[in-house]
Parts: sequence; C-alpha cells; structure tokens
Amino acid sequence: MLTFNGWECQVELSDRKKKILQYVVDDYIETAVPVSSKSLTERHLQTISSATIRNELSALEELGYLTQLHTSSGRVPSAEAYKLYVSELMVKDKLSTKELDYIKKIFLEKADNLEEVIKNTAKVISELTSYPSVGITSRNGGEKIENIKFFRYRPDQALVLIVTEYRLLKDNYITVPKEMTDEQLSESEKVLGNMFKGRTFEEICNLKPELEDDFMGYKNIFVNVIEALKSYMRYADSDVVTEGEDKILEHPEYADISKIKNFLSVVTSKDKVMNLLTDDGKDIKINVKIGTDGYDEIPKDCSLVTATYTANGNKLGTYGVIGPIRMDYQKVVAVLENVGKILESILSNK
Amino acid sequence: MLTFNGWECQVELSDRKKKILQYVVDDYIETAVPVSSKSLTERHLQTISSATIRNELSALEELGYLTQLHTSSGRVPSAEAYKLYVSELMVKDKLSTKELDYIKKIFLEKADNLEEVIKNTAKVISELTSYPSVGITSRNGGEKIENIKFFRYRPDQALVLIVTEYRLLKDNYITVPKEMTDEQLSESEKVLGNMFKGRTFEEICNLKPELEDDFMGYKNIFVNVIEALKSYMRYADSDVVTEGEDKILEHPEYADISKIKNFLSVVTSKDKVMNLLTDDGKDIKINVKIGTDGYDEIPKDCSLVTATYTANGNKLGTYGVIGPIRMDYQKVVAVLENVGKILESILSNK
DNA sequence: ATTAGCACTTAGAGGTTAAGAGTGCTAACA
DNA sequence: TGTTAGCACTCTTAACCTCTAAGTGCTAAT
Repeated sequence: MLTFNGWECQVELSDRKKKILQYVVDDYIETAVPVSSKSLTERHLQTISSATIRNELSALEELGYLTQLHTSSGRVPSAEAYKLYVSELMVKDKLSTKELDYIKKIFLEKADNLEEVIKNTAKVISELTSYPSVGITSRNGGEKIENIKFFRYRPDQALVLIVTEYRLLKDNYITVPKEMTDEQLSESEKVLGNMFKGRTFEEICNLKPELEDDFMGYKNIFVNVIEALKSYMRYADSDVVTEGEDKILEHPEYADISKIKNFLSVVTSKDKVMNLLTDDGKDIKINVKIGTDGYDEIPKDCSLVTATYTANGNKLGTYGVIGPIRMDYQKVVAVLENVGKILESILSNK
Repeated sequence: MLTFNGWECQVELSDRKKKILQYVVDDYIETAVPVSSKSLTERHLQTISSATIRNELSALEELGYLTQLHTSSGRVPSAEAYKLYVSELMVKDKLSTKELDYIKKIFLEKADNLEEVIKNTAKVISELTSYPSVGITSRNGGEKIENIKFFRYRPDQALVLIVTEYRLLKDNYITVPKEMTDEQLSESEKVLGNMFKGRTFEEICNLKPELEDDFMGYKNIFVNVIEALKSYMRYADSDVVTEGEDKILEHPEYADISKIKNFLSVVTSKDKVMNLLTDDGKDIKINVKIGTDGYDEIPKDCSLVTATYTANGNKLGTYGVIGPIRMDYQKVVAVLENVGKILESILSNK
C-alpha cells in the first residue's frame, strides 16, 4: 500500500524501540520541539525511567533514525524515521463525521463540471489538512472518446469539444480554411466523430492518415484535430491547481524567509508542480516522497504526499499535500484516502 | 490622468521642496533605507549643504510628507508623499526596447484564446515589474452578443457557447429536459440566437419573458439560459488571475512572517482580489490606491496600482500590481501602460 | 537490564557597552 | 533672510558577557 520511491526500508528494531520511535515522531509532529527522554517518560512511558529511554534513543540515533541539533538537545526524527513512521509505526487516523460531511457537502454541491470538481478537490484537501495542496488532472491516453463537435466562432477558428467517458474537454482549438462552408465543417465533424468514437486518445493520435480511406476529403481538418489533441496531451499546464499556499506559513519551520521563498517558488510554478505530480509510479495509491532523496523539485526538508485517483483503471488525476517533513501524516493520509473515495465515485458515475 | 481615490491633493510646495521630496522618494524606493540629509547632498544636491537640507526635511515632515522612525534616523516618505510623487514628482519611465519586445513576443505568440491572454497579461506584468500581479476580466453588461450555441454533452446537460464582440465564453451550463429531442434543442438555439443577436448582456438579462411572443415553445430553455447568464454576471471568480505571489518576498519590507501572511492571505483569495479590482471608478486609466486609506482588502503599508483596459468603451478587464508602498511606481506605471496598449490593440481586432 | 545521580554541554535570555549614523540647534556668515 | 559649520544629543545595532534551564552521557549501584 505505502511505498517509498520504490524501495522498502528493511528494519530490525525491537518492539520497544519501535514504540519509542513512534512516540518521538508523534510528539515531534505535534509540538515541533525536539523530544527529550524526560518528556517521553512523562507522556507515554511512565513505567520505564528516562535513563533507559536515553539508552534507547542513543541506539536509535546510532541506527540513523534520530538526530540531535546539539549535544544537549532532545532528539529530532530523521527522514528515515519519517518513512518508517508512515509505513509501519503510524496509527491510521479516522476523520470525524463532521469532516466527512464537509467533504461530501462540498462535492455534492458543485459536481456539475470538471473544473469545479478539480478546484474543490484541492480546496478541500488544503482546508482539512491545513497544508498547501497541489493537484493535476491526468491527460492519459487511455480515456475513450464518446463524441466530438466543432464550433466555428470565427471564420477561420473553431473550438473542438470532446466528450470522453469521464469529462467534457473544451480547450482545444483548430484553424479552419476560410473557404470551407459550415455544411462541410459539420460533415467533417460527423466523419471524424465516427472515426473517433469508442477509440482512446492514444489510438487516435497513432492513426496513420494514409491508412484511413474514409476521410471524405476532410484530411486537413483531421490533421489539425490530431495536432490539437497531441498538444493537449503534451501540455497539462492549465490543469494544475494549487490551493492554500499561505498555509505553509503557519508551520514553525517556515520562520525563515529564504525557506518560504524556496517553497513558494516551487508551489507557484505550474511547471514544477506538474513535474512533481507526473513522475508518479503506475498503480500507486498513496505515495510519500521526502525532500532529501533526489527529488529536485521538492525543497529539502519538505515532504510530498500524493494520491492518484483512478476510475475503471484510468488515471484521472493526482492530488497531494506539500509541506514540511514534520507533517501530520496521519491526518494527511486519512484526508487523501477519503477524498479519493468520494472523487472516484463521482467521476465513475459520469 | 492619475487620480487618487477621487480627490486630488492640492499642494503648495516650493520647487526646491518638491525636488528634495522627489529625491527622498526616489532614493527610498531604490534603497529601502531611510534617507539622510547627508546622502541627499552627496547623491543629488552637491551645491547645497546638508544643514540646509535638514531644514527643508524638517519642514516637509511638518507638512506630513515625511516621517522619522526615531529622532536620529533618516526620513521615510509618508503615504501622502507617495501620492504626490506619483501624480506630480515622478519622472515617467520608458521601457527598454528589450522589454517592449518581450511584451510583444509573449502576446503575439499565444493570442488564440482569451484564457491564454489573461494569464499572459498577469505573467508579463509580474515578470517585468517583479511584483505580484493580479487581474480580472470584466463581466460588464455592455458587451454585445453575436452568436449563441448549445452543445448537449449529456442527456440533461448542455454547454452554452456564447460569442461576443470580444471573446468566446464557454463556461456556462444549462439543464435540458431529457425528453427534448436534439432537433428541438437546435431549433431553440436558433430562436434564442435570433433574439439575442446584437443585444448586450444587460438588455438580455432584462428581457421580460412575458413581453416576448416568439419563444416558439422554448420558454423553459430561455429561462435557463437567462439564469446561466445572470449567474455568469454575478460570479467572476474563475476569471481572477494572480501571478508571481512569491515575488513579494524579494522586498525587504517583507522580512516579517506576519506581514507575509497578511499579504498572501489577500493575494491568494480570489474573492478579495476580485473586490480589490472591481470597485474601480468608471473611466480611470491608471489608478493608485494606498493601503492606509480605507481599503479593507489592501493590507496597510501596501499599495495597489491598477490599469483598466477598454475596447470601444467597454471595460475588458483590470490588471494591476500589488506590493509594498515603497514600490517602483515609475516602472510599474510604465509597464501597465505599455501592456495596456498592446492588449487593447489585440482585443479590439477580434 | 535498569536506574539514580552527577558532571558536562549548549541555547537562549537579559544586561552592558561602544560605535556609528543622523538629527536639531546655535551662532556665524553672505 | 537664507545658508552653513559645528557640536551636543538621541537612538539603533552589534558585540560581548553572564546566568539559567534543559538535556544528555556516563558511572556505579541495584
């Protein structure tokens, strides 16, 4: 279910060490203050002494799960510790009925058109987690086309409307020869409609004009439409959504302007957000990436939790939350899972 | 040409005072450091002594144009000073040919559809000024409708496409009775098309169904379309664009997290941005609002410079730059004016 | 294996000082 | 009367010191 960049970190820790590590991460996520042996005994482990815990902490540090800012400070979890926490230690959170009702309300209110749904998704995620959220709708080739329509709004320009199994696309344009009559255009619409119906984007983009013999003289229109579709598949810029960028400032690790700058420069750049969300693996449901390991776009000391939503095997989109490594993973994973369920049910019914 | 919230501030300042005030604002905008009498003599006024300038500065402070942070600091311009600066003192800036070419290039590259133009406008403004930019496209009632089309993409849902003299609107939806045939729908399209053609949004929204007798039985569709149009006129949320939010961090006055927070909470809220940009006066070309006087949405110590672009008397949109009071007004005004010229020429040709 | 006790380390808060920048004022000057 | 040199005064800022509180590591006893 949960994977980290492909590889699972194998661990051999005593149950007590795991428990202690869990408490350290829990507490650190909650308080943002390095966790001391004393606070652990007081809050969670009254039966053992702080000295014992100190030994364990020391061992966990040796193993690379904890670090100290200086010799006399408490311990802070390392990136490794967070990974282990999310995959094994963390107790799964449940959303309150209030929160669930909120999600349902928002989605049922405005499920009319896809733009609204996309925006709402990002908004809901950001609201509930109190982290900035990012999202893209996928333009994957597996979606089947149901219908296609041209709307000529200027003598030489037409809007291409495409209905697929999940959505209505209305941002593609083609040039139309000025001398073409409206009748000819609507005939070409029919010809291409028949050709495209039931086929996926991928299949259509790979059609060889020379192999098809039923163009009825509308080959130039066909070529233009294919061009439009190809460029639609290439650029997904317009489908990038970000919400709640300002929420990052509420977290104490962003007390430093240069960090905020760094962070915002990623989140406000559609290109970078897109890169972040598109290189996801295939069938991964929830995915946790931590800034330290090789993701250029994620600022160091940042963490990205994403969920990919599918309907009938087609990737519909990827949404996620980006924030400090010290992130409330319990909440974030719970929100993403629940939003995912509702989103998938809405989109599958279309 | 330049107005401040309606009223001009009348001033009686000696030429020398004006010159000195101009230098103070110039220098403060450039350096962000309180301006001292010594630096003024050295940089601009070698012929008079610093003591003389001190007297003048003292007088300007008395008049409310300058303030001191503490007894032994240099002077900082007041909001009044900035207003005077923009309206009278400031030397108008010219953009370099490089910058002008950049603007032209961006707009000519992708002038296909309005969404692109809107985004590009905000982007160009933000890039060239290095402040965050905000923009809305106006939904004013004076625009004439040229054509209307329905596209039924689900049995009970249709997309309403509207061509106006300036743009193509494609974000309105109506419900269609399931039992209505496609032929009936396209007939209703023709009927309504004839009714709407040449009329403005305003006129159409005020049409009384009972006064028209040529509905040919499509009154329910008519009512739905009117509803869609009205709600389109009401909510302009989706047309709000912001770009370069992160640029605010480059300015030293935003060294304080709480200020950034305050600022971002405005700029990331579409509602607030819309409010900011819609209460503009009627025929104002370039407009400067300074946070201190009664604009709730503008954070104190912020300044908003906007330009409203029109074509044939119709307000097409308002774009602007939001930043610290200590803003490079010369650059900002120059950029807004130039972008405006190009934008208006593009949109008028449509 | 656990734990009490203690020495050791470090960050951070508070206080003091000295330097530097800038003003306001006064008295002299053109 | 407007300008200017000179000087006392004010205020900020950085540097330095000191002290405290928090937390650890280690040792020796249980």
